[in-house]
Parts: sequence; C-alpha cells; structure tokens
Amino acid sequence: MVMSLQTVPDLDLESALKALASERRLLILAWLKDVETNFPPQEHGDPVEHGACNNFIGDKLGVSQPAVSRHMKVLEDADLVISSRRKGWVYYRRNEAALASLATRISEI
Amino acid sequence: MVMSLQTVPDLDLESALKALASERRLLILAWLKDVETNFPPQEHGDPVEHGACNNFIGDKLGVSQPAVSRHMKVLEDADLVISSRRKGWVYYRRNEAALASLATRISEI
DNA sequence: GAACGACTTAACGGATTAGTTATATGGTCA
DNA sequence: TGACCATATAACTAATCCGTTAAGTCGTTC
Repeated sequence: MVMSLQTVPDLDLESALKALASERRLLILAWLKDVETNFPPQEHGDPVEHGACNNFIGDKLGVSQPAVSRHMKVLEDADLVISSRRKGWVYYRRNEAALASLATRISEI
Repeated sequence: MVMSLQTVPDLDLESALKALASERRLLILAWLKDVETNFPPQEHGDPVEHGACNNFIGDKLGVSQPAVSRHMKVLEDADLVISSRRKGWVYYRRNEAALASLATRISEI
C-alpha cells in the first residue's frame, strides 16, 4: 500500500468517527498522549515507543477486561491506534498519522 | 453566552461526533455545502441564506419523512446545522462556525 | 510440560439507534 | 373558518452497542 507523507488515504471516515464517538474511547486516546504520566510503570514495553498495555487501560477506565479489549479493537480497526505484543502483554499507542489525517478530513466535511 | 470569533466553546464534542458518525448525515452535510446544485429550486427560502428544506432532503436521501426529521434533529441538537422556518417549511443550513470549531477540537484529540 | 496470566471469544441482557407506518400539530391560504 | 400540507410525535420492530460473567487460547516461565 502506498501512502503519502501527509495523509492516510484509506482511512475510513465513518468508522473513524464511530470509533471517536464514545466518551470512553476519547478518554483512552487522551491518556495515550502521555503514557508515562497516565499509567503505572511497565516492566516490558517502553511507554513512549509501545504505549500502554490493555490491562492498565482497563484498570484506569474502570471496566472489565473484555470491555477494554473491545474498545481497543474498535480503535485499532479504525486505524486510530497501533498495537504491539510483547511478552504476553498487548501495548497500544496512538496512530498520530491517522489522527492527523482524520482531522484534515473532518475539516473538509 | 459569550463566544470568540474562532471557536464555539460549548460545542459538545461527543454529541457532535455521534452526529457525524452516520453515512446519511455525512451525505446531508455534504449536500448542504451547495444547496443550489444539490436540490431543486425552492419557492420560499433562499438556498444560500436558509439552506434546503426538510422535504427535499428526505426525497434525496430516500427515507421516510420522519426519518429525515430525526436526522436533522440530531444534527441540529449537535449544533452542526441551523434551522429556519418559513411559510410552513423548515430550512436547514450548515453551521460553518461550529463545523470549523469541531475540526479544531478534533485536531487536538 | 504444566501452571499461570493476559488477552480473546462467547453468550447474554439492557440501552440506544434507525427505520417504518400511523397519528397529531400547526401554520398557510382560499 | 376550514382544508391542506409540511413537519413533529408516537408506537413498534430490527439491528447495533456496551456492559457483564464464563470459558477458551496462547505465550511465558518455572
């Protein structure tokens, strides 16, 4: 797949908007802006490089683990976060390129 | 209520996102960018000043009249469109200030 | 290889959303 | 005033969303 430096052409506007249209998921994205501040220290997975792990997000969100899993799947399916698996944990970080592209697309609505 | 020239401070991000997270409503907003091109001529209500009337939007959308009414209510409740009543018809136009403000808010997510 | 732990999937229930048709409501105009 | 017409509301149904608990999967680690 080819993409330019500025945009993420195959970003699905409607699914991205649906993913954002949730207070909990907006919270998660806000927390992921500063993983070191918003989450406890992690043994594996650098907070800046890999993000925060599913488990910690769930603790902070105050919902069950399956609920977090699904929220993160919605965000990942919409390409707004990127996951990486390390030593049994799943870490999520923001997809800044897609988020920037989404903002541009919305400015054209 | 005081608002600056640039932003709409009381814009409810979540309800605006929920309002946008619908293919039909995205279509409506796109059509309202150019009412003269996208809708038949109207007797009352200037297309540029007042927008398009509920009835025409429904025809174009291909759903029942109550369905349009509710879509427009969602958009209006989210402050993304502005309605004006004239001679029994309701016209809707885009709220460009709110849409611009929303784009800014989303660029900060 | 067996136990453990993080995550996923399944199954269920309640709330919301989106469509329909039928029925008000209410302003316009003869 | 009375008929008409655009819109709004009501009532209902189907689909989706979001939470839960329980069970399954799979890699880690001892």
